[in-house]
Amino acid sequence: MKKSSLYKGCLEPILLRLLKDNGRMYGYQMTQMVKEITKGELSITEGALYPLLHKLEEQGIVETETEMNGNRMRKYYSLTKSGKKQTSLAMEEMKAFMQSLEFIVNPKTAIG
Amino acid sequence: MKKSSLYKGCLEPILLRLLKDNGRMYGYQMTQMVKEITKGELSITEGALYPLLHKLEEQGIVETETEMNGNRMRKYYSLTKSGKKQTSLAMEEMKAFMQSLEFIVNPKTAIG
DNA sequence: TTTTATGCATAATTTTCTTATGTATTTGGA
DNA sequence: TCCAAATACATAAGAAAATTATGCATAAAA
Repeated sequence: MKKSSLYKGCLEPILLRLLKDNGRMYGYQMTQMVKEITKGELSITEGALYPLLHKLEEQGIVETETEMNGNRMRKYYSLTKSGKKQTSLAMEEMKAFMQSLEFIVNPKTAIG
Repeated sequence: MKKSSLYKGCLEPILLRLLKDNGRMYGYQMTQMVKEITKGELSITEGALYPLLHKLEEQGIVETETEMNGNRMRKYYSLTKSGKKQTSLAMEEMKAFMQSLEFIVNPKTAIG
């Protein structure tokens, strides 16, 4: 995460969301997609990304398949069955949190 | 910040927002207001709150007045002139970030 | 009367980043 | 053709920002 470096802790739910939506992705692809979706506002640093992906794999939330693209390696990540459950919970938490932030930042327009 | 402990880094903009809206507040009051506004979803821990308030004071973003309420001390914080400018910037950044999060979490309904 | 709420504060630890570095292949522009 | 940028992974050192655990003290409520 870069650009204002705000809000540590959001990287994990973001990755889970990407995997939930796209099924199977490799690390670099995630960084590019986040840049695209957010119009360059957010960019994930490799130093944050890879260690987190490894942690998620250790925890059994994601599983990997390594493939060669020409001579270059790609390590594809996808959600495990248990990972999908975790992701649903994480998404609910995230939405609740975003709603809370709305209450604080836009007390008038926020719908609750 | 508690309850899911997500999103470190949001505490500072939240406090700035509270001070911007309410003018003058003491620490404990901030914790109670956040609980109220977010319907109990977010609660600020004292270990996070007070050191941050002290940092903001050192940086000249807030200034303090200590008052006695009966026999109990209250330390009131308010934004300095420079703090108000900083707050405006922080609010813009925060909104941009929340918009980015929306793009990721709700790609269909997010308005950009 | 003893717990809960109010009100501040700090220290140790943990979590989660940034920054810097390393390796290696491929593509594109000067 | 050569060098920079992009692609693709990885890890280590350090910083930032929390949590958790204390501590002190007064007031209200059970």
